[in-house]
Amino acid sequence: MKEKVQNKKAAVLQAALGLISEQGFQGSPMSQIAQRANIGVGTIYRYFSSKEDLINDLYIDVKTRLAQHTLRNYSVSRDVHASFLVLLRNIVDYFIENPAELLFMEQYANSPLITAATREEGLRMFAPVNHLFERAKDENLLKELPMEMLSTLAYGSTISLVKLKLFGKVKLDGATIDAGVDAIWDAIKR
Amino acid sequence: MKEKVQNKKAAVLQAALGLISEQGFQGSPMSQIAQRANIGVGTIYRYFSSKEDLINDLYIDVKTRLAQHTLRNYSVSRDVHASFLVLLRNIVDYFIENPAELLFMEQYANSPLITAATREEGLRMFAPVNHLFERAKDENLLKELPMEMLSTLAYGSTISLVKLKLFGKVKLDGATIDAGVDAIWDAIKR
DNA sequence: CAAAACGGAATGAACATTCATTCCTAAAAT
DNA sequence: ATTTTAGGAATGAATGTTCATTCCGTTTTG
Repeated sequence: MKEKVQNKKAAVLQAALGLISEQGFQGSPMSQIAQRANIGVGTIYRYFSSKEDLINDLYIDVKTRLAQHTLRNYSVSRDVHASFLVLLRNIVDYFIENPAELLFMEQYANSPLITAATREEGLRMFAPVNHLFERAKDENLLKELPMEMLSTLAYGSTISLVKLKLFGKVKLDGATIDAGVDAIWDAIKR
Repeated sequence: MKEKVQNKKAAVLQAALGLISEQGFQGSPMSQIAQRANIGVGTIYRYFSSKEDLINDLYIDVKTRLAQHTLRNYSVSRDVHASFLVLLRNIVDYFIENPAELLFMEQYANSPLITAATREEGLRMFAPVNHLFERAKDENLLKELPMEMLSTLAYGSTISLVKLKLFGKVKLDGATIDAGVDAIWDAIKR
C-alpha cells in the first residue's frame, strides 16, 4: 500500500534527523538509522539511492515544514511591522518545538553535502519573506543597508534567540522572547 | 630541537583546521591530515593521543587566537559604547581573515566532541567581554533583558554579518560593515 | 501464484591506531 | 677531526574494526 510506503520513508527520515542532528552525517551509520526506524538496512535503499540522497531529501523535508510554519497567520493585508514580528515569532516557535530541526539546519545549511539544486529548492519556499522585506524597503521602514544584510541580521539573531532558549542556562518566558524579537526589529528598522 | 617539535605540532593543527572546517571531523582521516601536514601518520600520535584529543587541542588553539584578536585595542578607559564597537569589529575582522576558524567554531562550539573542560577553558578567555556587558548594564545603556540574551543576540548577529561578507553574493565594504555593527548596537541598546 | 517489498548477512573499501624499523643528530670516543 | 654510539623522532605498513552498499532468500501484497 502506498500508505505503508510513506510510513517507512517517513520513519527513515525521522530516524535520520534525530541521529544526524546529534551525531552528524558521518557519525550516523545507515545500520543505526535502520534500527531506529525499525526496518532492515537494505530497505532504506528502496527509498533512497544513497546516503547523500537521503540527507538531501531530509533537507527538503525539514525546510518545507519550516516554511509552512513560518508563514502561518501571515497575510499581506497586515502591516509590515506586525507581519515581521509574526514571521520571526513563527520561526522561533517552530525551532523551539523542533530542536533537532534547528541543529540539522545549522549544520547543513552550508554543507557541501547539500547540492546546489537542493539548496535552490529550499530557498524558493521563502519567497514571501523576501517579498515582505521588499515591501518594508518600499515603505522606508528599514535602515539604508543592503537587503541581504538586513535579512541575514534578522535571521541570525532569531536563531541565536532560539538557541538561548533551548540550550542556555536562563529560563525565558514568552514575553521575554517577544521582547527579544522586538529588539531584532530595532536592529533593522530605520 | 624544540623548534622542530613545535613546528610539527603546529603543522598538524593547521592541516586539521583546514580539513575539518571543510569536511568535518569524521570526514577528515588522520591519513589526510598527515599528508597535508607533510608528515607521517604515526607522527601525529607523538603529539596527540587520539583524534579526539587533537580536535580539543585545536579548539583551544583557535579560541585563544580569537580571544587575543577580539581584545585588541580594548581598554577599560574607553567608554562602553566605543568599546563595544571595537570588540565586535575585531571579531568581524578576525573571522573575515580566518574563514576556516569561523567554520570550525560554528561547527564545534556545541559539539559533544568538545569536552566540558575544554569548553570551560575557552570561555574563561572572554571574561573581559562579560565585564564590559556588566559595565554597560550598570550605566543603564542596555535594554532590560537578560544579559545572556543581549550578548547572544550581539554575537549571533555578528557571526551572521561575517558569513554574509564571506559567503554572500553582495560585496560589503568596511563602512557598510561598520554600519552593520552599529545596527547590532541598536538591537541591544536601551 | 507472480510481483513487489523486506531484512539482514556478505562484501569490499576506508579508517584509526599500533609498532617494528629507519632516520637524524649530537655527544663520546678515538 | 673523524668515527662510533646512543636515543629520541619519524615513518608507514599491518591490524582489526566500522561502514555503505549489494545480494539474495523470505515474506507480504494483490
